[in-house]
Amino acid sequence: MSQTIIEHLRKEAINHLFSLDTVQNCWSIWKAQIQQQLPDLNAINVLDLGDHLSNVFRSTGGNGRGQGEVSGGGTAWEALICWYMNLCLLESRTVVVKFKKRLIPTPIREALIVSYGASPTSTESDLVAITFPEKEIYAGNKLDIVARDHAGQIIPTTVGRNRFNYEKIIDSLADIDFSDYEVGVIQCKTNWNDSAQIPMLWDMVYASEGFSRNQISVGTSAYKIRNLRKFSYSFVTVPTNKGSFTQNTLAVKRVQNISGGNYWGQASQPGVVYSVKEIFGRNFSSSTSIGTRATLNAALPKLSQEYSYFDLI
DNA sequence: TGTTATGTACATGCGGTTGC
DNA sequence: GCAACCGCATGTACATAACA
Repeated sequence: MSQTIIEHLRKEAINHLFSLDTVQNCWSIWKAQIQQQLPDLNAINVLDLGDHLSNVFRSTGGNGRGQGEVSGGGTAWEALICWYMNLCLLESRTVVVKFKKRLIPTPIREALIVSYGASPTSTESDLVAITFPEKEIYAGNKLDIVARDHAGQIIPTTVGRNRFNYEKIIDSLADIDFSDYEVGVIQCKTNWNDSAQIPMLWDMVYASEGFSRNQISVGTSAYKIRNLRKFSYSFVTVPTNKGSFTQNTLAVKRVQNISGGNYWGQASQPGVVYSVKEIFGRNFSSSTSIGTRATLNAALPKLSQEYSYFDLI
C-alpha cells in the first residue's frame, strides 16, 4: 500500500507511544473512556474529545501507575495529547511527535537547540508539531521520493530488510525546504502552578532568539527558527492541582501570552484557557486546505484498516 | 495585633531516554 | 545491556493578605 512520508512519520510516532510502559498500562482504561465519548465516529465528536481528555487522564489515577503517586506521570499526559492531536490531524500535513531524536528531522532539531555559553541545552522532551510543506513530494508515495545527500548522491529509499530510509530522506528534504516548514512546540504539564513559568521562559527565549550579551543563542548557524515559515510555543495542562483558575491567577497570566496559546483537556473558559481542540484552528490552520473537520471526516472511515495503529476500534 | 486563608517556591525520589 | 543524566510530580514550608 502506498503511504506518504508524512503518514509514515505519524505511524512511527504513534507506535512509539504504545511502546511505552506507561501508555500500555493506561491504554485499556483510556480506550474505554474515549469510546464512551464517541457514540458516533465523526469529526465533530473526535475533535470534541479535547473537552474530555482531562477526565480520561484522571481515570487511571488509582491503579498503581497513578498520576498522583508516581513521578513521571507527565509522560502519560504527553502521550495522550500526542495521540489525540495526531488522530485529529490525520491526513493533514501536520504530525505531532513526542520528542524522539530519530523521528525529528535534524534541521528542525538543530533549530530548536538553545545554547547557553558553550553548552547546548536541548529543549525539553516535549511534543513537537511539524507541518510539512505543501509540495508534491510530501503528498506522493514515500518510496517514490528522490532525495540527494550533500555529495549529490541519490539516497536509497530503503535500507536493510526493506525498511524505509526515513532519517536520511527527511533530513535531506527538511534541509532543502526548511523555510517552508512550520514547527510548533507543545509543552505538556499535568499541573498548573509555578511550573507554568517554564513554558513562559522558554517562549521568551525563543521569541528573543537569544541574548548576545549573555551568550544565549537559539538554533545553529545553518538553521534558525526565524527562517521557518512559522514557529509557535504552546502549553497544554490537565491540570491535576486544585485551585481556581481566573484571569488574575499568576499561573494563568504566565502562559496567557505565549505564542501558541494555553490549553487544557476540558471545555474552554473564556479569557482564561482554551480547550485543546482549539489548538488546531489557532496554530495549525495551514495543515490542510479544506479544513481540519473535512480532512478528518474523510480519514475516519479508514481507522479500522489503514490507521488501525491508533488502536481505537 | 493575632489568627486564618490564600498563594508561591523548594526539595526529594523516581521513570524514561540516551550514550557507551 | 548497563549506567548516568534529565525532567517530572507531589507535599510541605514559607510569605503575604485579609479579617476579626
